[in-house]
Formats: sequence, structure tokens, C-alpha cells
Amino acid sequence: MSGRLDFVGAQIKKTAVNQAKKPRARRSKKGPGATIVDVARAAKVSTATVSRVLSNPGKVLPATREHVLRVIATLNYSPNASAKSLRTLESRKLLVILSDISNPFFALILQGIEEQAAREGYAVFVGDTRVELEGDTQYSTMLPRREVDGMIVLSHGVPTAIKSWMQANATIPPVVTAFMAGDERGDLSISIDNAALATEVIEHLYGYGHRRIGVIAGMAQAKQMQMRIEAVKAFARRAKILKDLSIEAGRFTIESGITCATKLLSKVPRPTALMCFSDRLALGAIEGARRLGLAVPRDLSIVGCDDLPTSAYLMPPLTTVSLPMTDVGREAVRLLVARLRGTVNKPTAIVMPFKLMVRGSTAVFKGAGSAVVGTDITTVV
Amino acid sequence: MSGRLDFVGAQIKKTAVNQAKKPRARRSKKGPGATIVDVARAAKVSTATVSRVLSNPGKVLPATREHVLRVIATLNYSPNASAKSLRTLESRKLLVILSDISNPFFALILQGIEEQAAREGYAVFVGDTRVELEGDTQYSTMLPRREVDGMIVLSHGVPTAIKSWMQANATIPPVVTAFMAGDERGDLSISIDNAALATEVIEHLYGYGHRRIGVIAGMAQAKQMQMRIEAVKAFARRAKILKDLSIEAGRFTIESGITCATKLLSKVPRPTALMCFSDRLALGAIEGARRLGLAVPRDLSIVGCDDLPTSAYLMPPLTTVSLPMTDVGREAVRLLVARLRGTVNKPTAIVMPFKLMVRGSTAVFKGAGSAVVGTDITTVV
DNA sequence: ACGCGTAATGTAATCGACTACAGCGCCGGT
DNA sequence: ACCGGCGCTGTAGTCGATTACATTACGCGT
Repeated sequence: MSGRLDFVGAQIKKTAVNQAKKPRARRSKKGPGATIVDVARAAKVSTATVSRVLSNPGKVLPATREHVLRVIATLNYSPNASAKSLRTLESRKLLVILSDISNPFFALILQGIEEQAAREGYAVFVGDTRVELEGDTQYSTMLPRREVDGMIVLSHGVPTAIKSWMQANATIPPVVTAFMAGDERGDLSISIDNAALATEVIEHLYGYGHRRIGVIAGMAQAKQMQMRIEAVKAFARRAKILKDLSIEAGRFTIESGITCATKLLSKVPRPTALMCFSDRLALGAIEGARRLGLAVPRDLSIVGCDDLPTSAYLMPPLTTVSLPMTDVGREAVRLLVARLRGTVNKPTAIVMPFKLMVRGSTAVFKGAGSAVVGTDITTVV
Repeated sequence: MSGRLDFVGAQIKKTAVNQAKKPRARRSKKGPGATIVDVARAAKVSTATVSRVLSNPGKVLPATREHVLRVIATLNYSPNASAKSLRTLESRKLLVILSDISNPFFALILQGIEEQAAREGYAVFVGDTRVELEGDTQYSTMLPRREVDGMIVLSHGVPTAIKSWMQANATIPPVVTAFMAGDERGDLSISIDNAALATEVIEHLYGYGHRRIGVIAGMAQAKQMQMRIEAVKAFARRAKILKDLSIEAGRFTIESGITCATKLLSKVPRPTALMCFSDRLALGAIEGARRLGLAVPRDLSIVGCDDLPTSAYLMPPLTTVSLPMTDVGREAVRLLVARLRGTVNKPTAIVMPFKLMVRGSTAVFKGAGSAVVGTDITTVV
């Protein structure tokens, strides 16, 4: 801190001569790859021509082009990607950071990303931060190192290393956040209206006559979960059921769902409905209820969120909120690529739709401890 | 085809002079990245020293090292990955090819891969071939282009482009196959004993008294599925129930499970048990049975395969075969990295264990059309 | 015949980091 | 005092592809 520049270790010298050039021995038998020089030599053209054949075929005489292509095929040449990106300053690779790839929620987003990226000619890296490992993983260096042209963050926060790197650059960084909220969001974002979502769910439960409602929120520190919680509380306050609202949080796992449900259901009087902020939590909640001898939806209504492909096939089919995971992934790539192309150069927030899917896990509440199984009518698959 | 080398498009000339060197203008204000030259200049050392500070710190005087590190921090320098791999001929990246990332089976393998790769200092690309798109995607060029050092194939086949590239090289290629069987397998493989697996499942059903058994095999053309089918048939032949064995195949989706189950259950006499080659198929089968008014396991026993995290929480909890997806992923990376390091240089096949998890979806068959719900005893969670 | 534009190709600088080799300073031995 | 050796640094060539600029050939108009 108080350090002067007391550095003296290095000495600068001009060293002498430039000895007779003895070019270092070229590796005699190279491994797999033929290089552009090999091709040029074999085809008796210059490397420039070879390069043009591949990236600018119009500028080359058809006869030449075909001849070169034939040589390329013969030598089984494929251009070295590192050399190319070194020269062109772009890698045509994207990085996706997420917290748990084994969670189908993220896997579905990733699928959308991968699909669209492939379509746009980009390859995709996956960085799994394994929850809460947030921040400074090896992945945060990939953007500054130019290993990737851009990145998409699905995790619960933009790594701090990236944030500072972002601030160093005046322009909008090539980073898109998906499913984030508020301050956590980057300049480019794809998200949903978490408040509206949560409101719609609790309205559904309220409309079914539920007044004592429990909320299972995975990872309460995540901003988007806070927004949902706030919305739920706001509704409850308006509906004057705030004192009967209880909230538990943990992680986004089935086990956490069981634990939270168990806690919530041990309250007296017991909640008649649980809203869970993910389908996995809901699955856990159903299991927790089962262990307490409660039947869903007879004794307890449960709502999930995400609408995973399997949720419609649970017993009972899960009432949940369908989120456009795959579309969000695709949209994130579109936005990112637009930014990379320069088409987009100001902050952009895209909000995607959601849809409440009323299925068999919620029912109308009919007074003390009993309910009528509701509405197969509204069921959607 | 009959073409002589009639190519004359290119002319070779020696061109004249080498004009006074006017080095092209260096871009004045560069984007994000400081380069090693900038660091060297700012630190008043050579680029060699900077490079050594980062990759061979022992060879640099501590005072110098710290000084350089300080400059690096100040300039926010991070080395350019392309330049590095161009020089060193390694990228420290791996490619994973799979057929459907949204399938938790693959996602779990990928999780293991990613985790181990990160530990070993490799980053991971995901190539989703979206089933049957097999073969010649953009991903097959990544190895020859040296965009990645190695690859792991989880899909239903090694891309042909890779195969031919592999043959061009004498050595064992840096390619590991996982969950493949027989001829499809590469020189380096991680797999399970599909025959033993299938045999154990059908023995379980047979032991419970089932004689009319249906098999739902996703993607029958995949070698590993054929092996399971063969094993099942072999057992059935020995047990003299071959004529009551029926097999349906489709894809590895819930919908396919429903379809296949519907077909199998419409036979007369109806099978009393279904063995499904994945948990998703099993979930579909349960749904198919439900639609026909059959209760599981009372009217029908169902066995899955994979043991996805959610399967234990279905109603009824699914009897299935637990496969070590995550371990397979980890093991694949270990093997691949060993090959890259040269530790492994001959064909290696690792066989991983599996475990039948008897839960609530199978029951003892008691004569015509009724069964006793079996063995919560054996239930494992 | 001459000049000039244009199309096709070649030449060589360049991207950024790594590293073999060479230079220099210093210490200890004789 | 001199030499050898070791330790730290610097110099410059190299990895492979791209591309600005130079060069040449050729066609066309006057």
C-alpha cells in the first residue's frame, strides 16, 4: 500500500547481434493437421488464395477454387480455429453460466440456447457453478480472455469478476441475463414479470377459497424470488390474509420441498394451500404432505412453477405456471448475437409471457379441512 | 472424375522489392484487452518475463514477479486464449455430444462431466444433436480444427466425420464414448453391462410371478437397446415365456411411453408387467395405463431404468434401475484427460455398476388380473 | 499503340503468447 | 584477478490464418 516503486529487479539491456538466421527445425511429421501452407504448396497457390477459397469464394476464379478445394479434401485440411480467432478477434463461441445443469429448468433453457446458437453459428460452453459457488469461477475469465464472444447468465448473479470487467468497458457488455430481476439484471435481459406471476397464482388460490396459504420459496436471497414474495405479500395484505401467510425458503430441490412443506404443515391452523416457486419444490411438497397423511388436492392444494415436461403426468397432475424456458434461451441468444453484430447497442429488457396451468393439484376449499376436487375442466396438458 | 490436372488459374511470380517498412498503424485505442506487450512496457520488462510470471513463476525474481503482477492487476490484463492455444497446440476444452440436453439422463451425465472437467482445468462445450440428426453437425469439425482437445460422445453414435478423422490417425483418438455398446463404442469407453441389467429386471418381474411381459424400448436401433432386448429374449426363451413377450419401440419421451404402453396393453391377453428402458418411458407407461383405467401396481407392474432424481417421488414410487450417470460423466473425463496426458494409450473399456431399486410400481402377480401390492420393505429412497 | 480500369493472385505484416537461446551480472573457487 | 557456472532477463522466431496492399494480366476505348 505505502509501497514506493522500489522495483529494481529487471535490467534493461540491448543485446548484440542478430545471428545468421537458423530457422528452428520445423516439426517433420506433424500430427493430425495439415496447415494452410501445406495446402497452398500442394495446390501451387498462395495461402491468401486458399484462405479466400474458404471465406470469400467469390473472389477466386472457379477453376482455382475447385482445384484448391480438391487439394483441401485430399489433405484433409481443416483450418485451425485458434489462429483464426487470434486474427479476427472473434471466437464464435458463447458461454452459459448456470447453477445446476441437472435441473431440468436450466437444461431446457440451455436447450433453447444451444439450438439457436447452433443456428447462428455459435458453439456453447456450459459453466455449472453448482449453486452458491457464485462469483469467481474459472468461467469469469473466459470473456476477458476472449475465449468466448459473449455470455448468458442464468445463475443467481453475474460473477463479480465480470461485473468489474464490464464496468471497465464503456459499451454495453456482451452479456445477457435470463430470468433475473431488478438490480441483478444486466443491460441486456430476458425475463418474466415475477410479480404478476406470483399475484396470479395467489389469486387462483384465493379464488378457490383458500385463506391460509404457505409459500415455499427456493433461495429467498435471489432477487426474483424476493419479487414474488413481495407480490404475494402485497396481495395478502389487500385480501387481509397476511397474518395467515407463512413463508419458508431453502434450495431448489425436492428435499428442500419436503422440509419446507413439513414445517409449513405443522403450523396450527394448518395452511390449506401451498404455493411453490418451482415444480421440484412442489413435488417435494406433495411428498411431504403424503408423509403427513394429507391427500392432494383433497386436504391440501399445491401449485408449482415452471411446468416441467413431467409435471402434467404427476399424480395428481400439477397445477403450475408454465414458463417459456426454451424460448427464453433462444431469445437470449438472439439478443446476444444482435449485440455482437452491433445491431443492438443500448440496454434492452425483453419480458416473456407465462401461463397458469390449472390441473389436478389444486381444488376449491370447502370449509374446515375438506375440499372438493376442482376443475378438470380447466385442465391443460 | 476423368479430369486431368487442367488447372492453370494461378500464376506464380516473384514480385519485386520490399518497400521501406511502414508498419501498419497499431490500433490506437484498443477495446477491452491489454496485451502482454502493454504489460511488459508498463512494467519495463520483456514479454518473456511477463509470460513467465504467469506460467513459470519460479523462474522469476520475487521482486520482479510481484511488480509484474501489480501491473497486470492495474491494467486488468488477461492473456488471450487463442494466442496461447495457437502456440501450445492445446485448448483445454472438451466437447460433449449428446442427443437431448433437456433429458435429465443426459443432463446428469453432463453434470458429472462438467464437474470433473472443471476440476481438471478444462471447459466444456455442449453439442446437442437433437436426436437422429446424428453425424455431420458443425460439432464434428471441432476436434480437427483443434477447437477442443478431446470429446465425449453420449449420443447414439460417433459422428462419421469423426470416425474418418480418427482412422487417419494411428494413435488412439481423444474420444471417449459413454453408455454405448458393442461396435458403436470407441477405443475409450465407459459403459454398463446392458445384458446383465435387462436380465436382472426381467428376473425381478418373473420372480414376482409375471409371465406376460411387455417391453418398451426407446430407439430400438441403438446398440445398447438391442443388447437389452436380446438379453430379455434370451431369458424369456429359457423361462419359456418368449411367446408372451411383446416389444414396442419409439423414442425416449413420455409421449412415446404412452403410445407404446397403449399398444402393448391392448393385446389379449394383456401383459401384467411392463419393463421400460427409461424412466421417462415408464412415466408415460403409467399414464397410458391410467388412461386405460389400470392401476399401478395393482393391475400392472412397471419398471423403469435410469432412476432419475424424481422417480422415487412418483406415485407409486417407481421401481427402476439406478445408473451412475454422474459418475459415468466424471469417469469419462478422467479417462479422456488421462489419454490427453498420455497416461492411457491403449483401448480401455470401463464398466460401471448398476442397481435395481425395487419400489412401489411393481407387485407380486396373483393370478388373473389381480395382484398384491408388494414390498415397501425393499423400498429405497 | 497507348492508357487505364478491373479481376485474380501473390507478398508479407499482423494477431498475442510462448520459449529456445543468448546475454549479463554476480558469486565462489583457485 | 580470472574463470566457470548459475540465475535472471531479454531477443526474436514461431504457431496458422487473415487481409491490406502490391503486382500482374487482360480487355476495351480512343
